[in-house]
Amino acid sequence: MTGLRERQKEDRQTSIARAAKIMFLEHGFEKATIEGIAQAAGVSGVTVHNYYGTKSGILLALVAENDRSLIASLNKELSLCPQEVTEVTVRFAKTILEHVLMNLQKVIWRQVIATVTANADNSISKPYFDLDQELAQVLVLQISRMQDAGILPKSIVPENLGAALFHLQNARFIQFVCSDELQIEDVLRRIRNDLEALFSVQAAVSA
Amino acid sequence: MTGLRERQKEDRQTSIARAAKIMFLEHGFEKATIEGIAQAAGVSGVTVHNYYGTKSGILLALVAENDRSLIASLNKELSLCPQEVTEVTVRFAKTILEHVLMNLQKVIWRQVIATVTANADNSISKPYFDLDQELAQVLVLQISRMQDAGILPKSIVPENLGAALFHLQNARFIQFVCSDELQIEDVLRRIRNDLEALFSVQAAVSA
DNA sequence: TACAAAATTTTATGCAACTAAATATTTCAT
DNA sequence: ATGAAATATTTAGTTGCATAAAATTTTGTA
Repeated sequence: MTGLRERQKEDRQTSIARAAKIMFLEHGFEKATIEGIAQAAGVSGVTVHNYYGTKSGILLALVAENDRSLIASLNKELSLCPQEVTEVTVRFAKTILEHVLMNLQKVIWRQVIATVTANADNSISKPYFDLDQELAQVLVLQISRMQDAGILPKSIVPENLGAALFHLQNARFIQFVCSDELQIEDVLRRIRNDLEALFSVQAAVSA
Repeated sequence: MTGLRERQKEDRQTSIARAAKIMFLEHGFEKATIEGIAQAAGVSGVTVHNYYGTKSGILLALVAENDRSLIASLNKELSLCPQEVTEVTVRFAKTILEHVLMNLQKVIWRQVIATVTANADNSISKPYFDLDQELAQVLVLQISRMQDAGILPKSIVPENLGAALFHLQNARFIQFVCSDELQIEDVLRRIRNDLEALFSVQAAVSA
């Protein structure tokens, strides 16, 4: 089943993706034209359309490519240290932030978030939301482990705490991407502050 | 200083905004054309450009219009009940969610978030980020009050807890806007779960 | 009242994403 | 090996956002 056609198709697909990534990094998302990408990849503009649908589609495809490796990095990084909630969350965030900057610039990531949001109902965004789901699940798993290790009370529902931590981290991630000045360390410090403040509320609730 | 020209300018501006809102609500953001809006407002397409710059600009202008009233609603709603952190946050979220749905549909709000994110470095988005800042400040103020009332320990930095709660709420807000199914009550329930889980971590941290 | 300056609206045009019809290539059955 | 079916690519065309140059209108002053 690996005929000439299939191989050519795959070749084209990767060469388009490669050309697109270079174009996006070099000229930015908006300035980059489909025609330019097509030319760099040695195909016609319509061919690009046929493969990826829209300009945003190309971008999301680039992102999706690296999803698997991110999940792998996270599990590897977190499996080592079933320590404390704050530390786990910070490491979680750090891994994501570094992974993100390694592949694309902030400006491009803004376009990714924008596209996903604008097409939230469209199937084009599904992989991205699925990834979020999986990422949150990584935290849930860690929390369960910490409960087993007696670090966290069993009364906590792992799914709830995992979701809460993930969303907080995600909010800070978006803030990071949207600001040219913010550095990774700044974000991590803020997450620490967030958690420290939240965890200190306890006294009042028990009253 | 209130010459004919200025009055006409204002008239045009409001009639364009009015026409745009109707168009967006009726046909959605992408389907609505600047030319169509211009026609409905009785002006030329370029006039719309001259007033609002871009299509996204019109949308953000519509949103900005309602900012003041939101802040007012929030302060009114929250000044009544300096009660408990969870309840304050939930009321905060509820007020925002209701306000948001009152003005535009979810689909349109997705475009708002997308535009703001994509143009985060551009001045076009500044009012939106400023609003976020102000909203967080509302929470900070409430937290200070709760500290004064002895409901919250003085050891907490109000800015930190306020920022954390705001970001959590904001993450859930975005999730709400991005999902056609989610209802306001669903979101509020989730925020309650988030906070309950987070506040229960305390035991481990103090160890 | 008329005229020059300032500001604003419109006519005309460019540019890029996306679509549809047509052309070319590969595959598979006989 | 050959021709028909399936699939892919390209040429040609449409639409709509955005801009630059031209025409119109208002303002303030003599």
